[in-house]
Amino acid sequence: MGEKNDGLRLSLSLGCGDEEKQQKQKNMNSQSPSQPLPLSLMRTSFPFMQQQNIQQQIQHKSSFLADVFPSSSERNAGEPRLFLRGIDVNQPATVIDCDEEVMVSSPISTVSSGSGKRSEREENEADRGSSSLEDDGGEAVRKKLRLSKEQAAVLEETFKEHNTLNPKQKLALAKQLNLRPRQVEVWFQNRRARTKLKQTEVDCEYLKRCCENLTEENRRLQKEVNELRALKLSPQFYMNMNPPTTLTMCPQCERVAVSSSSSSSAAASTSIAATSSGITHQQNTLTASNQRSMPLNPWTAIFRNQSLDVHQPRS
DNA sequence: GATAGGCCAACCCTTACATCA
DNA sequence: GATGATGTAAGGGTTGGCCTA
Repeated sequence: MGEKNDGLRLSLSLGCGDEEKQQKQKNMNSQSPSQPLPLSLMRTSFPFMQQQNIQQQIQHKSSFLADVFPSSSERNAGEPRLFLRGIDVNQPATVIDCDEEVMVSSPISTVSSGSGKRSEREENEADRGSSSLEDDGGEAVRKKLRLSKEQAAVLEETFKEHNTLNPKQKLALAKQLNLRPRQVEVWFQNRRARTKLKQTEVDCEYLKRCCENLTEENRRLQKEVNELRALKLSPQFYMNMNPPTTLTMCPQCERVAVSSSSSSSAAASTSIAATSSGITHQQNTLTASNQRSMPLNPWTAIFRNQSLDVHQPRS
């Protein structure tokens, strides 16, 4: 369930909120692991996963994924099978009876407390057992569990395949990693948030570039308008121009048109030029919009379409 | 069939802690 | 060693869909 394709949502939501809902519903109902990975996720890089030891874990994990997320048809129909492969299931999992879920504390994850390097703490605290809340002198202190690199790598790899988990997958993954289901859930949630943030930054950059392009285009058009105005005001403009015999108005677009083919001036409006050549309204529209080569920019394309709409026959 | 209430999963915002420069 | 920036695990509130009475 959930907000799927987080990454693309921002850009897509510029025009399609329904799609988001549909996607949400789809995920909610099926949690199909075979759904395509959002582009944004595919773009995401995971540099730390290049480390060699992590890669070994990943190889381990691939068999795990085959179990929990069976491929193709098996995925959809299958219950996540129990598995004994992957990360260190031999470590005893401490069952903590303090939630509606079976809370399995992680002997792998690190409870970071105080100062000191991570590796040292891992050694010191690995056999301590862990809970997110420890009683420190009668006062509950929130200790932060730090997931091990191996756990993070497996979670990351899983996330690359499915950015959401259904409850069974969550449980299986939690068991696999000796984590509480809640931890897996939170990790995925935070991971989705990070992905979304990254994609938002990318989208922001893109919109900034669009804005710059439009500003430049606007500046250019303003300059052109000024030049045309100056040309129009100059006496030579009238000297080179045959006076129009009659002015007519297009009944559909209500633009003034010259009925005689007289104007050869560059200053004449596109509409005038087009209509004076005797072409149809639609042709006029197209001609007008094609007069100037437009930048290859989706936003300007949108605006161009808008101008075409404005020019449509009125009902 | 319509509706209210409970449950659940996901999201968002925020906090607290860990780590690093 | 102190400190600020950054990363991230986790808490709590909200929302929307589903199910059931």
